[in-house]
Amino acid sequence: MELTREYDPNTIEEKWMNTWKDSMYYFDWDSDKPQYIIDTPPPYPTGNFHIGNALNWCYIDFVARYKRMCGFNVMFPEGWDCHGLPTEVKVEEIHGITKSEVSRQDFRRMCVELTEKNIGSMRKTLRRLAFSIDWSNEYITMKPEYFGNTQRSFVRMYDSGMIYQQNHPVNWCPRCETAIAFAEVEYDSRTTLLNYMNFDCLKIATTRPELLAACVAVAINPEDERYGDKVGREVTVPVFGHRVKIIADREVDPSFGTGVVMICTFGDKQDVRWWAEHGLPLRKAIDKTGKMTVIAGKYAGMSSDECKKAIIEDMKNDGIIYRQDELGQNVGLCWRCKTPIEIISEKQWFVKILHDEILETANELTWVPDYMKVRLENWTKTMEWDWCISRQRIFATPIPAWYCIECGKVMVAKEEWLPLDPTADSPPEPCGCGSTGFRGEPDVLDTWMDSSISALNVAGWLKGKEPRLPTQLRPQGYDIIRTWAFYTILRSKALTGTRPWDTILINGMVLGEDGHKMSKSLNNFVMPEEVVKKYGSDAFRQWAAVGGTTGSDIMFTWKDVVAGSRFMQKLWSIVRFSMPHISPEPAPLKPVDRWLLSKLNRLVREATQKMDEHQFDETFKAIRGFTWDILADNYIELSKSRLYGDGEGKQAAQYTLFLAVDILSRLLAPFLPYFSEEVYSYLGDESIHTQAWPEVDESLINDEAESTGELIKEITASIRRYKSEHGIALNAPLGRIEIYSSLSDASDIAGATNSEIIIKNGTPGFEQVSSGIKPDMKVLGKTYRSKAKAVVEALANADIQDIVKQVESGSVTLIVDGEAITLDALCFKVEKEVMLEGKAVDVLEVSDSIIVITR
RNA sequence: GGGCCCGUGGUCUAGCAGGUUAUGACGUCGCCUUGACAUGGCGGAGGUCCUGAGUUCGAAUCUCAGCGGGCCCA
Repeated sequence: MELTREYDPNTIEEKWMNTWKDSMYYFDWDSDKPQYIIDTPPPYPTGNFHIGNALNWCYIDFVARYKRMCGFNVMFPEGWDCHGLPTEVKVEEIHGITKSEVSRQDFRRMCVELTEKNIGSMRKTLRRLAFSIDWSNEYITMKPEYFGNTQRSFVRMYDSGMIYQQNHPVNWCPRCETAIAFAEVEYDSRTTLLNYMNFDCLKIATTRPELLAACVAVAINPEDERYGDKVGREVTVPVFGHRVKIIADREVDPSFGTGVVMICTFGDKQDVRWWAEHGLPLRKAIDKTGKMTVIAGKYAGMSSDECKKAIIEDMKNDGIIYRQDELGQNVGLCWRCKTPIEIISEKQWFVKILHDEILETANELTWVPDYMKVRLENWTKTMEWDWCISRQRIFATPIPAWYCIECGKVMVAKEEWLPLDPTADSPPEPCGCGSTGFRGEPDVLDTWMDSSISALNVAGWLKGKEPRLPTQLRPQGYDIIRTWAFYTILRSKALTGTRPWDTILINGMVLGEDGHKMSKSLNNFVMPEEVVKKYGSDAFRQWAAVGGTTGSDIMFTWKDVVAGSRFMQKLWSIVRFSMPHISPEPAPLKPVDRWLLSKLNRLVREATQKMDEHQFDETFKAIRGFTWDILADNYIELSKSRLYGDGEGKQAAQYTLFLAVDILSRLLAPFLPYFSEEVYSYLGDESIHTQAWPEVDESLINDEAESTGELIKEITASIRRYKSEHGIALNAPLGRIEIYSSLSDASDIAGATNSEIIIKNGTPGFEQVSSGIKPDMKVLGKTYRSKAKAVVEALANADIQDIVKQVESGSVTLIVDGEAITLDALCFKVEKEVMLEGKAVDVLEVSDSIIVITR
C-alpha cells in the first residue's frame, strides 16, 4: 500500500478519535490484574481546559497508557470540582443579579446550569487531546450522589471529634463577607506608617491605630531594662480611656519601635497567639462587613480605612501621635478579591489538624520529584490554627446541621438522612429538648471538603464496594500541594486510616514564551485547542513530554510544537519507506542488523526504566534520538542496498526493520496515541492501545555487535563526509576503497557508498608516526595526587620521541622536581599520525581503522 | 513574610555521587535534490559553564557567601 507523502495529523487524529471506543479504557472492578488507580485532580469547570491542566493530563495519560500496556487494570477517572465563588460571580454577571436577589435554590440552579455547560465543552477538549479517560468513572462534585458523600464525610468526622464548632479567630474577607482558610490568604509587600504614640506612662509604636479601641494589653520584652518596673501594672489607652495590663513576653522585639507593643483583638496572627497565651479579653472593633463597631465610639460605622485616617488626624492634633515612620510590611489579602483580610473572632466549623499524622503519611508516599515533599512538610509545620471549613456562600456543599430554635443546640444530620440542604429540609427528628423548630445552618463547606475526598471516591468509598485504598497515583501541580495534597492526606487518614496514594507525581507550571507564567493579563496565553488546530494533538503532547524535566516549570514554545510535528513527519517517512520492505520472518542477521537490534533493545530497557521513574522527557528524547539518528540516518542508509537488492541479507534487513517499526510504535503509543495507532493499523488488526509494552530481549544486547556496527557506521559516515568535502555526489561511486580493519563484512559499507570495498588486514604501507604524548589525568591524578601537576610539567619539558619509546617499554622515567620517578605507561596516551608518502590516495582514519581511497 | 527551584554558545536545555576536545534542539553560515523524508542530509562557526572565596593534584559538577531570575502561597 502507498502511504501519502505528508503526514496529515488532523485528518488522521479525527479519524481515530471517532473510531475508538470508550470501553477500551474502562476500569474492571472484577479484574485479576493488579490495579492502578489514578486520583485525577478534578479541574474547576471554567469552560476552558487551560494549558496548565493539559500538561498535567498529558503526564497522567503517559502513565495510564504505559501502565495499561504493562498489564495493569488502570483507572484514569475524570472529576469536576464544581463548587466555588468564581461560578457564583459569573452567574451574577450573566444574569445581571446579585445572589441575595433570588432564592438560594434558584441561585444554586443557575450555578448548576452554567457548570454543566462548561463541563460539556471541556469534555470535548479532553477527547481531542486523546486522554484515555475512563468515562464510566466520571464524577461531578455538585451532584447529590457526590456531595452526599461530602456530607457523610462531614458527619463521620464530626462524630469522631475531628470536626468541631467554635468561636475562634478566623481570616475574614470583609468584602466577600466570608471566612477563609490560610491557604486562601496571599501576601503583598506594601508600605505603611508606623505611628509612635503616647500612652500615659509609656510610648508605643503601631501600624494599626484604628484598632486602638480593641487594645487589650501592651507587651514588652522581659529582658528590656527600660521597662522592667512596668510589668504587671496597668496603662490607660488614649482616646478610649480603658485600662489594660502591661505584660511581658519574649516574642517582643525590643529594637522595634519603642520596644512596647499594643495587643489588639486582632491585628495579626501574633496578636492571636498572645491573646490565647495570656488569657486576654476580647474586644471586637471591626465587624463582618469591615465597619467599626460601637466600641470604636465616635468612629463607629466607619470603614477601618476611614477610621484609620480620622483617628490619626485626631491623635496628631491632640499630640498623642508624636512621630511617624515609613515601614514596609506584608499585608494578607483575600486571594479572590485582593482585599486586605481582617482577623475576627467568629463561630465557625473547623477540622482538627493532626500535624504528626500528616507528616508521617507524607513520608509513606513516593514523591516525584522527591524535593517536593519539603513543601508539604514546611507548610504543615507552620499551621497554627485548625482548618476553617465553613464559608458564607451559596454554591457549595451545604453543612448538614440545624440549630434548635428553642434551646439553640446544634443538631448534625445522621448519615442516612443525606444528602440534604438544611436551609430547605428539616430534620426528621425533634431536638433533644423536644422542640421541632429548627433553623438550618446557612454556612456551606469549603470546596476543598469536596475535592479532598476524590481519592476515596474513585477508590469506591461509600459506593457499596470495598474501597481500593490506597490508590496508586496522585498527579498534580506543585501549586496545590499545601491545599489539595494536604487536605486529601488529612481526610483520607481521618476517614479510612489509610494513606490516599502510593505515589504523588508533581508537574510544574506552564510559562509563556516570554518566560513568565502563562496568564491572560500578561497576554502570553495559548489555548491547547489553538495548538491542536495547527499541529495536531500528538505534536502538542510531545511538547508536554520533552518541554522539561518532570516537576520543573515548562515554557510553552511554538518551536517545540513545530519540532514535534517534524519528528512525526520524519517518522512517517520512515514508515512510508519501511512498509513495502518489512517482514516478520526472521533470518540470519548481518552485523548492521545486530547493531540495530542491540541498540533497539537497549532503548526498550532505558525507556522502561525512565517510564517507571516518570521521566517522560528522558524517555521521549531517547526514543527520538534512536529513531532519527540510529534508525533513519544510519540503519536505513546502510541496509538500503540489501532491501532494494535481491541478495543475501535482504530478509534479515526486512525482519530487522519490522522489529524496529513494531517496537517503536509501541514505545510511542503513550505519547502519540493517534500516530502510533495509524502506524500499527498497518501491522495488525487490533488497536495499539490494547497491545503490550515491548519486553527487552537481553540476548540481542551485545557490546561487540554494537562496536562493530558503530565502526561500520563511522566508516560509512567518514566516506560520505569525504565525498561531501570533495564535491562528489553521495551516490557517485569511488574508484577503490581499501579498509585496513578487523571488520569481516563490509557489504553494507559498499552498498551505502556505492563503491567497491576491499578489506585488508594489518596496516597499509604507510608509516605511523607518534606525534605527541598526553597525560591521562584520570589515571595520573588518582595515582600521584599532589605530584600530578609536577609530572605534567616534567612531561611537557621532556623529549617526546624518548617518552614514546619508554611508553612502549611499559614504564616511563621522568625527572620531577629534581627527582627521578618511574611511572606506569598507563598514565600516558600516545597520539599517532599516518604519514603519507606523496601517493595519489586519500587516507581517512576511524578509530583503529584506516581507509585508503583511490578516486 | 514563608518556601521551593534555577543561573551552561543568540535562545531553550543535558551534564552536577569532581577527571582536561561540555550534550542536544532551535537559530545562524556553507555544501548537497541521493531510489522514505528539502518539514530532509552532510559539514562549520559560536561558550568567562552568574560572581567571589574555599575544599582538591584537578570544579560546570562539592561547600560557603553574594548577585540575578522564576514560581508557589489563586
